[in-house]
Amino acid sequence: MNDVKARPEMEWVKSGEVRISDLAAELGLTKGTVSRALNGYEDISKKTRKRVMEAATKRGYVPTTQARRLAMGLTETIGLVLPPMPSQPVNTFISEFINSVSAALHLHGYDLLVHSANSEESEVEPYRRLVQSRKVDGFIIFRTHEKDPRVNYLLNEGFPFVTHGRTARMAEHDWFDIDGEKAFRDATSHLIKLGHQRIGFVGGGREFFSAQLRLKGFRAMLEESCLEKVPSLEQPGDLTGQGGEIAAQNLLKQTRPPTAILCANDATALGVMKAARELGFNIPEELSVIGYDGIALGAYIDPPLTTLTFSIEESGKEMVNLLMRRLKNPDLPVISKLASAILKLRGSEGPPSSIQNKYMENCL
Amino acid sequence: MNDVKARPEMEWVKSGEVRISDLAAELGLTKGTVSRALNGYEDISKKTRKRVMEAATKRGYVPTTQARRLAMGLTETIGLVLPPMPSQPVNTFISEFINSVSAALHLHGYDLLVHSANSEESEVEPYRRLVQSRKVDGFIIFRTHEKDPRVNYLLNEGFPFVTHGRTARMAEHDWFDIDGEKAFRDATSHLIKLGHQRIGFVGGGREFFSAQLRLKGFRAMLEESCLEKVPSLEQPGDLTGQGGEIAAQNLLKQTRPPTAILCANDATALGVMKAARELGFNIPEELSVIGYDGIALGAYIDPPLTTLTFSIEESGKEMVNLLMRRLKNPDLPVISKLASAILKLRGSEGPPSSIQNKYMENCL
DNA sequence: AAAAATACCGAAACCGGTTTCGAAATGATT
DNA sequence: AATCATTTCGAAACCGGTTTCGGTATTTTT
Repeated sequence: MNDVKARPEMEWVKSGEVRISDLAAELGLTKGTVSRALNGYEDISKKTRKRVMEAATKRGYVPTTQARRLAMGLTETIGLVLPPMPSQPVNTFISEFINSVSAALHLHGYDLLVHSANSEESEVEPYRRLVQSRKVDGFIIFRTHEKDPRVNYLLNEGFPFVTHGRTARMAEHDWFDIDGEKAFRDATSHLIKLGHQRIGFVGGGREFFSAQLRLKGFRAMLEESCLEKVPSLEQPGDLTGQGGEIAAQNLLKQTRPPTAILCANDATALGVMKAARELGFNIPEELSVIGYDGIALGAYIDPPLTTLTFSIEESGKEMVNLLMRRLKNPDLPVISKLASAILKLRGSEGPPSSIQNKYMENCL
Repeated sequence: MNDVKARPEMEWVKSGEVRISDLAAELGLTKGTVSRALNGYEDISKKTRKRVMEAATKRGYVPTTQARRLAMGLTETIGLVLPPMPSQPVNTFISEFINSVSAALHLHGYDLLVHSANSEESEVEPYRRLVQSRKVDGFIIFRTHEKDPRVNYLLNEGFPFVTHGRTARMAEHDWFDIDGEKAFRDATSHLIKLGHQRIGFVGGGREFFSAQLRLKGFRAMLEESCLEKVPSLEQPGDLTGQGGEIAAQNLLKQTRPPTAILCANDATALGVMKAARELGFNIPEELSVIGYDGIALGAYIDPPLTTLTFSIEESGKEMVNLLMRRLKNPDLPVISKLASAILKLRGSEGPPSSIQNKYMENCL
């Protein structure tokens, strides 16, 4: 019951029944004047402004959004199109991201329009519709592909947007990203320092740019450490638990299975762990597993999943900042921001049971 | 690159540069006529309608949403306010729910406005703002409380909404819910039939009505089976993993610990399993655990988590249906829909190690 | 005190659609 | 052929704001 009658003196005010013309009539002014008074124009005397503001709060006047937006020619709304969901979504990234983006937008007076993608139609179709019907002023895009049709469309259209993740055309648009390459260098390095020499890698879908960068980081660190690159130790995945299971089977059934597996995300890592259990590998004694995403659940499984984690809240805020800047001035040069993931050790990794070779700091 | 140039003949069309007045001028008609032609009014000849429609598609005309909405006096937008997020969100319900609601709304030509709640301000404040600024035509509310201030506010305001979950005033508003009472009766019954006699229960926050109903179902089945109700076996929780850990410690450190624990949700169950492991209880041999939510991750842990699951997609669809009906005719009697959860056996439950008493079908 | 500058507000156009009303054109009726 | 009914469209109001422009009233300047 709290709050409903928080303003007893306003009980008679049915929300939104007061229009600016009502206010104007009541005050003996024109609606233009009232509007300017409310919006802080300088050509309104302090006295009338005070009268207007008081009447406005007293009557509970709140401008009708649709009318304001039509008059001002903007929607004050940002679009977010959800990618088609996997049937078994495993991480909470999306809801956290939506939450933080929405909160950040609100500080700027913007609303968030969430649209779901219909998997039957083309990926850009939702964007096209939202642009054409002028429902949004800009977009927030995530899970970018290297060649991203959404990015192509919006760039072509000259429509404002920011991506979470890089693309082949990242020089032409604002973006925010986590440095997945560095993250996987770090994780790989950590495993090598623990003594691992045969390290498996389960990637994400080839279509995601980020997955490629993670693989790149993995390879770079292998090379830097003079470990030979074994093609059979690099398995494709699809960012799902099931993909992880399959990949792990391919890895662990080899005659010389890896002693550690690096996974493109936590869902994959969970699938890997499940397959490993079923094949009789003890984690972390016989197999180290590291994921990426930092899902909270990872802390509750046995052993707790070591993972690369980053702040989703920060991601949301930064992206909104980039987008707001762009909306205020479309002609500014493109900028980007690269944040880093940190390796959160929780227990699913350790030294290999049989240390095959001592790790050597300087190879050759 | 696909799709961007999917309509080569329209390349010159910059999205949304065609207004209805342009179209009217081009056709030698007034914008009123064009509008009626496009909207299927009967007082337009087939010939002109055809001309108008062709010109519209040719020029890529799409009405400006804001203008249409202002003229028609509706927003075609539904609001969804995210509850304050736990610091460690564990389930994907929200993103799946948003996805399905958004998709369902889209079929009706409605948009979804997602707003995040600021934990510092009152729970109803976001709703009040959205109502007053007329940004939405209705709300979708979830995670209801028994005495829900949001529901009170909207009922008082006469503003359309549907809830996911019941409230004390459920006779006055449309709602959709999962029959948590029955679900927990089923789960409890399942455990009793397996031979369990001491069953623990870890609840959700007292503020959530659903948590109370789940507890009710648990108690009802105990009573029906003539098992005594042991207060110390009912522990409060908070729907988080951490809450589950604490509750499990309270349960398992008792002199006669339960042989099974029923949890208000999966996150809690994971916490319970973690605590049980740490206290040396084998699952399911020495302790059965059952959760609620059906999170995908549950299938990947060891042992896989038995849980009560339901279709989030169906929930979203049903709620949208209820809300659309309400919007079309505000005076219809309130209706509700109760769906059921099903017990998904995955392996975290089994017969107790020492069967204390044979289960008896008819008690006394 | 007259002229010029300034402060303040009204009038009206505008944003881009929808919808009502009435009139002209067409067709049907007798 | 005159009358009435229909079909079809134009004109204009309207939704609820914002913003430009110009005209008084008031001050300031000389």
